[in-house]
Amino acid sequence: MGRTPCCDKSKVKKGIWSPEEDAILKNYLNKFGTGGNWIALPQKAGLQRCGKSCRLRWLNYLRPDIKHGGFTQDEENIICNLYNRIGSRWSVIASHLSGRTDNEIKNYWNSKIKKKLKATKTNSNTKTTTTTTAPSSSNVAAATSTNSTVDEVTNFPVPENFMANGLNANADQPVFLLEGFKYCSSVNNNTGLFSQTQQDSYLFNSPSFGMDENYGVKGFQMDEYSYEVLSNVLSNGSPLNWY
DNA sequence: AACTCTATCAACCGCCCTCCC
DNA sequence: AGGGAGGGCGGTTGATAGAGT
Repeated sequence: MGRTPCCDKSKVKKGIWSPEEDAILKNYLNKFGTGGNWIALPQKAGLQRCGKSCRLRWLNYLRPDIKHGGFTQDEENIICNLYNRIGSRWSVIASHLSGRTDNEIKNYWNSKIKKKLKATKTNSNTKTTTTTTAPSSSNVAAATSTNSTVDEVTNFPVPENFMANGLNANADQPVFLLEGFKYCSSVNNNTGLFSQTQQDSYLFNSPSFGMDENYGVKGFQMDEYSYEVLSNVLSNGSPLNWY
């Protein structure tokens, strides 16, 4: 006793949609909407397609508010952050990116970001053995002592009082958060100051672009310079400058 | 030029959830 | 209350284009 199929697979067309089919579906939906029933829609519209196929075609391609083309760095940043937080819940991630579909994000993740992460992980394995011994600060040494754990994603040691937050936007540096703080943005290696970006305030429903203290940025990237920043955080807990 | 490999992305599959009768 | 139908979603596949040899 299997589940009843949604349509007769032998009577429906499969594969790439033709421009004519697209036009029929688009015209029908513009005139009548879905009618709350995708399964019955193809017959009404005169399409030899499965209702689910029509729904997918509309949602992923024909909808007027769909944004096609390459992802911006900001979008990639949001995807990385959310994936690290909630995993492969593509529809939720898509809801944070206007005009992007879950399918598109999923494809982008699988074809681009995942590869970046893999490459970074390989690099990190090498880097871990060198950088963990490099920092001179005793605070840092304490932070990366045997009490720390290793982040499964980046393979970097997670210092005490910090939690792993995946990789930065370029996927070339692990990012860590001081526990209890909601957000970590990237550190500028030249100035040592932390940046805030618009999508970050968006992610956490911060009231405005200029966040308040509750959304304070107290994180760092595990590169050599940031060990120094971490040293400051751990030794005196002073808020870091923003720019 | 021909062939192979790789990346990309549209589309399908099938499971799970929700809603309605 | 529970069973069925439809919708939603994540995983996977397969076609195709472009790069490499």
